Amino acid sequence: MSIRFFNTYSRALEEFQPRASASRKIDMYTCGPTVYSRAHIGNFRAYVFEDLLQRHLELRDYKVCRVMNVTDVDDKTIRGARAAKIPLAEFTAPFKQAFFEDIETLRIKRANEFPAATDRRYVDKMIAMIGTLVSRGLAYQADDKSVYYRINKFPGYGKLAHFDLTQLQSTGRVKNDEYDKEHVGDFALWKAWDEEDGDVKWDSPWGPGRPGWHIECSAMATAILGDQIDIHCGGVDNIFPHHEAEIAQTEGVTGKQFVRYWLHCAHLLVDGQKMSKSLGNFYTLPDLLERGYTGREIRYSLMRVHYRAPLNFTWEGMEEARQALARIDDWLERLHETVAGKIDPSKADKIDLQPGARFEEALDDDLNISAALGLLFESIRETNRALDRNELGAAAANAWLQWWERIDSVLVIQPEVASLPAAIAALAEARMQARLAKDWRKSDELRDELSARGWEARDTKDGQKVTRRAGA
RNA sequence: GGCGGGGUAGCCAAGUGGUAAGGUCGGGGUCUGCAAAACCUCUAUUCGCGGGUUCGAUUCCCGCCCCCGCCUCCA
Repeated sequence: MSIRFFNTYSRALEEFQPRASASRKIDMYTCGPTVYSRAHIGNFRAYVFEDLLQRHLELRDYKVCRVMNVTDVDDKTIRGARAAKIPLAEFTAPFKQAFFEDIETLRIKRANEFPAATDRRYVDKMIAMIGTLVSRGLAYQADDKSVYYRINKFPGYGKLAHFDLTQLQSTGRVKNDEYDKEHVGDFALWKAWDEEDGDVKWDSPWGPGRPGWHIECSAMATAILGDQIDIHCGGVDNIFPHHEAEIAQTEGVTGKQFVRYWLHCAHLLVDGQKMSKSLGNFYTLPDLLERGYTGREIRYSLMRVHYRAPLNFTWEGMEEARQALARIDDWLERLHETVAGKIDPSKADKIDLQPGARFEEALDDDLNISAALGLLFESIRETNRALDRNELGAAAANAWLQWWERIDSVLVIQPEVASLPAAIAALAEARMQARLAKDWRKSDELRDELSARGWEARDTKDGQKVTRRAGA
């Protein structure tokens, strides 16, 4: 069965056919963070989705080259640097670092490249592209010295967002003080320097200034990946104007189709509402870590809803994620013990219960993660039942663990192996002695003590098991 | 007003023209010194509402309602 994705451009489910079918190489560009503050969990929902996408394509033997830009110059970063009275680069550096820490916490695979908008190489490329657009009449310098894209000259403008240009209305979200533009929809390619920008400026044929936001992605994508790429991702709010502008800029320069598949991730809501600082429902990764949730628990909770459906973030949802992961952890532990022969080495496989390919087939279908996880949990119940009945032996358990390794290359929710600290091992040993002596009171006290230290003691028919408590 | 996404059990959520996966929570049971885990079992005669097509619709068509987003620099 083929891989299918919902392409924003066509608003239809399409069979995935990358350009280089023989080499199985895929070029993927994903819009990254603007480093003016710490990224919030809504941002990370998109990045986790992109990670899932990349990892699933790799599971399907594609070689993915992914680029994620870092926007380190724009109105907000400049404003922040001015407010802090420090140079722009000094202002953005800690947010860049925080971003990389956060993606590591969420087990997001690092992109091959993280180009920065202020990199001289890319600024030059942006200036070159703008020059081409101007020479072709697709852009013009206005009286305010800024250079704008002449959207009426690009026939395809509006096709991604499915907007009719005559219907564009101002929401007043952006201050509309650009009276020099020919059309309200014309967007800035090059922003002329003004006093507010301080020393943030580059020389250009149009005078000192800085690049517009949209051109940076066009320049960095084509500089690193070439004129055409297979997949471009982002949040739904990037469809317009950002990605629409990228198409106009890039295709205006190259004359070739820029992107084959546009994939956009729906928003994350918090308690049914848009996240905002004024509502007090604005969370960053450190906020959740402080509440005791782990990176993989957050990853799971951000991943478990299909990317095109809105995801409502709640603490109840975090608890659910924790419990679901604990179920997986216990299952893995059981399989490992079965493989190691700890439970009963004489056991043979009595039933034919083998993993299948349905998990990855579910992901082939526009990353249907809910269906895929449903299959995982069904498999867990079936294998647990067989283990309960002593019908599943080491060979089958091993096959299931290998299957797990395969699907976890996409999910990446494997528990960390926590070794038993000496003090915990001593408590566990003491409790085992108490149980042998049938000193239940002491045994229960020791269990409580272990629990208080974040460890859980469970008595099985094969003896006591001590594991790290969920979330601890 | 234009353009999208969504409305399935307490909560999260998959899905199909033929009668509702899975997770989580809660009740009961097996096991256990007690727990835990696991397993068994119960919890939507029903899929936002109203029509239509059909032998049959949650699934297709029409109309309506609600939520969320975008409509010029927010993932």
